[in-house]
This record gives sequence, structure tokens and C-alpha cells, in this order.
Amino acid sequence: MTPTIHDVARLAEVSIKTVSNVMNDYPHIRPATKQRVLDAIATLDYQPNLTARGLRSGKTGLVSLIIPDLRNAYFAELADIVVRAAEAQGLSVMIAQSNGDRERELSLILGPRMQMVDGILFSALGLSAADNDLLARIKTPMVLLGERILDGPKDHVTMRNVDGAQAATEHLLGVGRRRLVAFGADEAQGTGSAHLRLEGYRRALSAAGIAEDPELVVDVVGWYRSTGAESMRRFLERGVPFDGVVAFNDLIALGAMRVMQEAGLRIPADVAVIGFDDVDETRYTLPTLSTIDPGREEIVEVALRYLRERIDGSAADLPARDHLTAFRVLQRESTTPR
Amino acid sequence: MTPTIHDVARLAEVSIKTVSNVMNDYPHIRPATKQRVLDAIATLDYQPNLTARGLRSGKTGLVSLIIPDLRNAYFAELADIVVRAAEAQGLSVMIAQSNGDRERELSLILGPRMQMVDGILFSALGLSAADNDLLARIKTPMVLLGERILDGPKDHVTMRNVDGAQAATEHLLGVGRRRLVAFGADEAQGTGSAHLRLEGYRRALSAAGIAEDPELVVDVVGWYRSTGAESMRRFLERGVPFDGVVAFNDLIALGAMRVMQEAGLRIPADVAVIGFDDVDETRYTLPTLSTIDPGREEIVEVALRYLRERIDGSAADLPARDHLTAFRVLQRESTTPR
DNA sequence: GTGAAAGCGCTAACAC
DNA sequence: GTGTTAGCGCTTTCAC
Repeated sequence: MTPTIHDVARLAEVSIKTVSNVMNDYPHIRPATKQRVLDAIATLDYQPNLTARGLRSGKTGLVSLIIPDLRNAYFAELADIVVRAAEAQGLSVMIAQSNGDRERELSLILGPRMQMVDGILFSALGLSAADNDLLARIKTPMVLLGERILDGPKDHVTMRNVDGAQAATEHLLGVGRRRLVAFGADEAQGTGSAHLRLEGYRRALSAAGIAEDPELVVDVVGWYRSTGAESMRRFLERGVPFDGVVAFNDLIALGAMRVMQEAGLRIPADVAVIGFDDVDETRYTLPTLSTIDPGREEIVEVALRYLRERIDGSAADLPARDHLTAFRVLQRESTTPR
Repeated sequence: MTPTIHDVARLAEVSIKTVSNVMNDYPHIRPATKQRVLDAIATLDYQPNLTARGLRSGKTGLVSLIIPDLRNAYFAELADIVVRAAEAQGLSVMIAQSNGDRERELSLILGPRMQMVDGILFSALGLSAADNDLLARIKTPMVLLGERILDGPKDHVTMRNVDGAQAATEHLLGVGRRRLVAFGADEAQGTGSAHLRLEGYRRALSAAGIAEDPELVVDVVGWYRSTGAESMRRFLERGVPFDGVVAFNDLIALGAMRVMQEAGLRIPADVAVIGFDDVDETRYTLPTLSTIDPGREEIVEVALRYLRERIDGSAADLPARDHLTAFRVLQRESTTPR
């Protein structure tokens, strides 16, 4: 059988308390005793049972990351950073996928698995501000990612969506484009990123004294390459003249770029394109895609810090916090000035 | 405090054993009793403590997925399928990243976290057949993914690498190409996928009576877009004539395609390209990339079944099993016949 | 068909 | 500085 703390205690001729003390770096142990325990641990190849420790201490060392899905490169890259950062702090990451479905999100955050983790990083897509009172009742420490839920009862970390979209739009204006498509509007999303990014687009236009043309606001329901491609196909059929695209994420930008190029449009000569997210792939497409770097590293770093402070109680009496990360406009080939 | 099984028992006026029986669908319970318990559970909003259950039963309902990293679309899409399939069986997935580093892989599979999970899906990159005896000593159920470790002491699921590469190569020969680059060889990888895919390439050539030109075997160390791009850049500088590329994964194919197009080569007119993995992105690049679909769904389904059978003991006395999945050649624009 | 009691392996009071 | 003991919340013999 796998050795327990009792086996170690017996071999080292100490009590289990002393073994436990050694394992947990309790300071006041005689060096000789400590060494005996360490030797016993080594000879038995003892490893603490984390389940038992979790039951007793109430801390499992597990955090849950709830995201829509890993097929989306944005979330895969986010998960990559979360796993890296969590592991560096001795935490392990459980990943659950919601598909952006409200029911699934609910069953995940309300289900029994969640009391097995010390904290939750939750990128909500289906839940909204209407569910705030429900969120408030959740006792497991939780940090919200992304902007679907604002001013909620939980700590919240996101990028500056409005400013980011405004900067993206201004970037296109700066390279001489005037007929800019806002690509990725989604009424159904309500107050989500789509709404905020559209707001940023509008601010940039009005600051430049350009009247908004409703024909240039193009819906994309579901932000995937496929939906981006379809929406662009339909838009091109309408024959509306345009010379720039502000895509609300990289994937739909990529899907749209493919369709435009197929249709004979040259990028950036005929149409300049900028995306959102700085997904790795955007550095290798033809042309490379200009985009907004949302500061993912910072998002994860702050979110994990917030979570840790809620877990260890050091932020126990603070109200819900909000952190907006810095972003950067990354100019690449798709917005080269002509 | 959160209610325990005792609170439910008290409210339902039964013993905790009966509550436990109800929770675990024990058949012989009087319906009236069962209903009282169910009501008590509902009014208290009781949820079983999975950590306690795990300690007592020895099953946590957690499986660990160890992969090199989620930035690689192949592994992200694999993880997506694993999470979906596991959740459908009531299992949660812990994801750990090894970066393909042997030391890290060792500390992951040997560390204390692993005795917190019921089983491990392990896509090894750093470990090799030399570590077989070490693997044999691991008691936690484990299924190996990918082909780094063959004939090891654990169940193993992978695609038919040699056959897949042979089919990819034959596909290029079939569309009239003769000077085919084997793109992605990697001596350091030893017996890994690179080795097997190169073997398949060679078989196709010799079956077609074409002599292998060592100049056309191009190393790519690390299978990323960036390394694919760099290797192709260096290869082009050497001025070796070629008209087709068998890339050993999609990412290096994409990186290479970008570099070739930049250099003025037309795909597929001048160079036909086929990849490996059928990553989502390959459907939207310009041109779309022909590739080998490795049968990811099947890989996950079988791996999870093997793992389940090792966990519940139903495959306890079977020797390590090996499963090779079917693959498909997906023809897209990058290999259109001229 | 249901209850009493033990104990999974650990941490944390509290002794000494 | 180290040992004794209780108990985290659950499942599981074993009675009845």
C-alpha cells in the first residue's frame, strides 16, 4: 500500500504531528528530528494524500477555470497562461467548458464540483447582470473574466474594451480609411464585449467627425472563423462600399479576410483590417493581421492575485474589485498605409 | 455553514446511512423514505462534499490531462474533446502542461497531485522508451497518447503515423508532384512522430520508385508556426528545387506556407502542401490546407474507455493495450491538381 | 429496509 | 520541541 503519515512517523520514531510539522515547514523542529523525518519520507517514498489534506484543511489547491471552449484560440491561450501561472503558485487547474450556454454555466458554478476547488476563474458568456444576486450567493471565491457581467458582486478583470475598440478604429482612420465596417456586432449579446467594442467604434467615428452609416455595422453571431466568413460573404453580396474592417475579434477577422481575398479584394490595398485578441496565428497569416493585444498576461496575473486574496482571506472585507488592463495596438501588414 | 449529510439525516429523520444510500442510488429504499430524504436535500440545498467522498472511496472523479501546451492548436482541440467527453461521464479534467520537458513530465506524473486523480491521460514528449521501467512503477491508471512511447507498460492510443504520412506523400505524388520535401524531421525526437512520419514518406517514395534526395529532408525543431517559418526560410535560401511539401504537422505547414508565399511561390501552382492534424484553422487559410485528419475523436474515445476500464478494474489483468486510429486524407486547395 | 460505528489520511487544538 | 486526540464529511461493513 502507499505509505501514510503514520508509516513515516513509525520509521522516524516520532509522532505524526512531527511529520506533519515537517511537511508544512513548521519552524520549531530540532534539526536532527527533522532530518530523521526527511530520511523516513525518502526511504518510504512518501507523498502526502492531498485529498485527505483537502478535507481536513478545507483547501484543495485546485482552481477551476470556466471558459466557453478551448477551440477558440483566445481561450486556449488564456488557459495556457492560467495553467502556467497557477502551477507557479502550486495550484492545479481544472478546466470546464460552458459553450457559452447559460444553463451549463449555472450548473457548473452551482454544482458540487465547485466546492472541491479553492476558487473559480469564470469567463461568463451566458450569464448576465440579471444573475447578479445568484452570483452573490456563491461562497466559493470567484473572479469574473471578460465583460459580460459588470458591476457584479464578484471581483472582475477585463480589458478596456471601449478604449481598445476606439483605438483600433482610430488606427484605421489614421491609415487613411473612412468607410469602416464594425464587424462583430451582436444584439443578442446585450452588454457583452460586442456592445462595448461597438461603442468604442462609435466614439472614434464621432471624434473624427464621421457620421455612422448603419449599413456598415455588421452582425456576427458567435465569434468563430466560420461565422466571420459567413457574415462577410453576406455583407459583400450587399455591395456596400468600404475600405476598412474593425473586427471585434481575431477569428472573425481571419474568416472575413479569407472571404474578401477570395472575392478578389486586396488586403490592405483595398481593405485594411484590424482584429482583437492578438492570437498567435495573426503573426503568420497572409497578410499578418493588425490587432489589439488585450494584455492577457496582466489579466491572468491580476485575476489570480484577486482570487488568492479571496481564498486566503486577506481581501475578505473588501467590496468587489474591478481591474481594467492596458492594451496595445499592434500594427501589422493588414493595415499598412497605402 | 454548508449543510452536511448529518443535517439532511436529521431533517429527514433518518440515519446518515440512508441519506448516503439515496445519494448513491442504492436500490432497496422505501419510496416514502427516499422522498423524505430528497425533500430534505432540496430544502437544505445540500451538496455532497466530493473531497470527503474522495477520501473515503478512493475515487475523486478527476482525471489529469498532461500535454505539452495549449498554445498548440492540436493539443487545444484535443483538450476540448477530452473535457467534453469526460464531462459527459461525470469526470472533471485537470490540465497540466509539460512544455515537452522531460523533467517537468517526470515531476508531474510522479508528484503528489497525481494521487489525487483517478487516472492520467499523458501525451509524452520528453519521456521515451528508456523510461519504461519508471512508468511501470506508477500505480495511478494511465493511458499514453501519441507515439513517443511505444510498447510501453501502459495502454497506448495513437494514430497510424507511418500509414498517414505515406498516404499524405502518395496524395502529393497523385497530384503530379515529384520533388517532395519531408518537412519536420527532427533527429532529437528519436522515435517520436517525426521519425514515424519520415518513415511513411520514405515508403511512399520507394513504392513509387522515386529515389530519396537527402536535400529534401528538412529538419524543424519544435513544431510551431515560428519554427516552420524559419526552417522554410533557410531551406529556400539553399535554392533546392521542389514542387511539394509533406509537412509533419499543420502549424509548421502554415508557417512554411506563409514564407513561401512571401517569396513569391504560388500554392498550389508552384508548390503543393499537405499537413497533419486537421486543425480548425486549415479550413480558412488562403489557400486552405490539405491535411491528415488523425481521428482525434476516436483517440479520445478509446483513451477514455481504456482509462475507465483501468480505474474500475475491469481491465485489471489485461496487459498494456495498443490502439491505432483510422485517419483520413483531406484534400483542400493547397493540393489542387494543376 | 435502516441504523450504529469505524475509519479513509490528514491538520490543528491543546497538552506537557 | 513533540505527542495525544479529535474530527473534517463521507462510505461501508455489520447488525438488527
